[in-house]
Amino acid sequence: MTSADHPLSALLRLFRSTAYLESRLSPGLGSVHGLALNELLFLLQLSRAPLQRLRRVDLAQRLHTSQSTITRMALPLEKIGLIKREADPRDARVAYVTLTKTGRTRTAEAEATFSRMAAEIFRDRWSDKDIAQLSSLLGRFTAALPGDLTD
Amino acid sequence: MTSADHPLSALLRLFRSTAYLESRLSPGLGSVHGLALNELLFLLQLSRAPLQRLRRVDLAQRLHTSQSTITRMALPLEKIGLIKREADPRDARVAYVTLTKTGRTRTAEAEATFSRMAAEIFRDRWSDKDIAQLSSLLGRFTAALPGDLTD
DNA sequence: AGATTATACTTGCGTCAGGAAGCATTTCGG
DNA sequence: CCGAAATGCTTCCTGACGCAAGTATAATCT
Repeated sequence: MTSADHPLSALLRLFRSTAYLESRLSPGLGSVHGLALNELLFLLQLSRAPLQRLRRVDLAQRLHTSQSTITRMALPLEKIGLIKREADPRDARVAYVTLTKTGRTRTAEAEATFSRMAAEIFRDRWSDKDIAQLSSLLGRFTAALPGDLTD
Repeated sequence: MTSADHPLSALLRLFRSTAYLESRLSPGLGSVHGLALNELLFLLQLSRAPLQRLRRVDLAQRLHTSQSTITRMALPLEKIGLIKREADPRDARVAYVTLTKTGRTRTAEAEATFSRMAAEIFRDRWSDKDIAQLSSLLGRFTAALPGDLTD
């Protein structure tokens, strides 16, 4: 209602920026490595995980999505050999999602192109300090949660 | 690859924050006013427009979505009387989406609760300056595009 | 130990989203 | 002017997602 409602405007701009950046990045990413943005985020979570593997529940939590989505997303990725299914010897309920060797290289390649695209996004009008500050501020939202993807 | 790849980490955190915040805000918003987050953004665009009305193409562009999505989203909103369809006397192709009187009040109410929820998000660990800075930085992404929703 | 509860995952179903094609209208080029 | 291209919108088709229910295994309670 009042002007300078910063919490509101920050959130509105956050959603707007995301919609904008997704529409801008998705096509390029998909065409280069055959991966959707969500799939790359999926794989990046694995690549950051201790043994390049995670339980499906944890993956769901880190990606802020549902378990069923994880199940469905894993299917094609397993079919093309980027991930594989692994059992837990101590608990027969869990089915780890594990990055394969091919998966590791493909993820690294896709991450590299994504990083280039990211740099391109910021190329104009952004100083290194601005970018670092933005990253730092955004990091606060999920600081307490596992799965931050920063190196 | 290298550490402190700020463009990359800024974008990753942006997507992650959005996923987190959507999952946190959507249920509450929907239960209070019966509007999904996307629908509120839809209505807010109209409330900020010159005559509380926009062409469907422009709405699609501002929301970074497709025209078909606008068509589909407009149906239920029109059915419950928040928006209405208006013709352009000079161009028979366009069908304006216009906010009704009920739509204006409902939008204002939903915006108020959304603003409260936004404030709640930032309540801990965020100074006013931090929030303003985040908002300002995010504003850069879409600064050149029409449809910024800041008052 | 046996029964209840909790956890991990999958499947079925309904909803929502985008791309391509289709239709109507306007604009452009000669 | 008249045909061709462009624009605005809708419809059809398909894919992605979440929720609730179902199954299997593990943990807990008495």
